[in-house]
Amino acid sequence: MTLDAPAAVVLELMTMGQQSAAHLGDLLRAASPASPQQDLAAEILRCCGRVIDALKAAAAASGPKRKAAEYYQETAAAAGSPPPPGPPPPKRRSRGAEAIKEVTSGTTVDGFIWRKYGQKDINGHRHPRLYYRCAHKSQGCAATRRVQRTRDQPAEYEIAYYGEHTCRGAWQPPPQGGAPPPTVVDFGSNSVDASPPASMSQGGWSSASSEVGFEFDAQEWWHDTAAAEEQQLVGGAAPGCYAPDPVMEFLDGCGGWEAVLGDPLDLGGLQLQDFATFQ
DNA sequence: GGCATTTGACCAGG
DNA sequence: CCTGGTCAAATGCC
Repeated sequence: MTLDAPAAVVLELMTMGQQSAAHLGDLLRAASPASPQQDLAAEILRCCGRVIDALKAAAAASGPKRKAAEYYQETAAAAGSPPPPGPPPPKRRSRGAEAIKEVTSGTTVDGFIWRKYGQKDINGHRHPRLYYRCAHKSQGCAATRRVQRTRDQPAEYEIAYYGEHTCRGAWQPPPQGGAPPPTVVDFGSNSVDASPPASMSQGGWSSASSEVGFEFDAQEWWHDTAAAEEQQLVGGAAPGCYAPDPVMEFLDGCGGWEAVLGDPLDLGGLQLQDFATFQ
């Protein structure tokens, strides 16, 4: 099977997470025969298993085929290597180019800092399609993404990722004293009290304007503010791709599990019911 | 003034 | 020729 590099990383991390959850279950079982914590560990285990299965299925479906643009991006991403022979990279990706696609509910936040560079009304879609590129394009990061509300479920976004982040890991934590980064992950299920965008710049993380953090889910102002509705809380002047998000910390493999498992009832901002979204 | 976003124009693929 | 993806000038915000 073949996996895109990001998918392979996710697969590896999910496998690690699965093992950690299994280990946690064992520890909890040794501590007490039956406890709600054990159920939680089992839940995490099941979720990891489902994600792993999905990734493997996607890899099997995609097969070994590679397109020219994809080949160029991968080879160009290799530091210092000369450009590969053949035609130069196309300035525009071909329509329907291969992408890592995902559908999210209520949020387009993925932990990266994106800069919007275009918006287009698409035939057959009520909502415009939004084009983002990595905020660190100047550093050579070629990652882009395309965000489109799904037709039947306006609360859901279909996000297609193109290219790979070559600026991974560039994010540095803010200096001490600042407010913590936005940690709310809005899955669209509990945003009844969502405030208008004017209130987004709260706390000590309000300076920049690239999107990171969370997006409100107030359908009331979706209809009127086609552009403003995409505004998302900013992760501050973070110099790297990654937003300071606990989930991304977890995905980054830097102690995320410890932090998450340290508080089984409030998983770093994620409520337990939010995990059900993934099932 | 610097930076990010918006938006119309341009361009290339199908 | 139509449509989708990107560019770049204009605009707004901090």
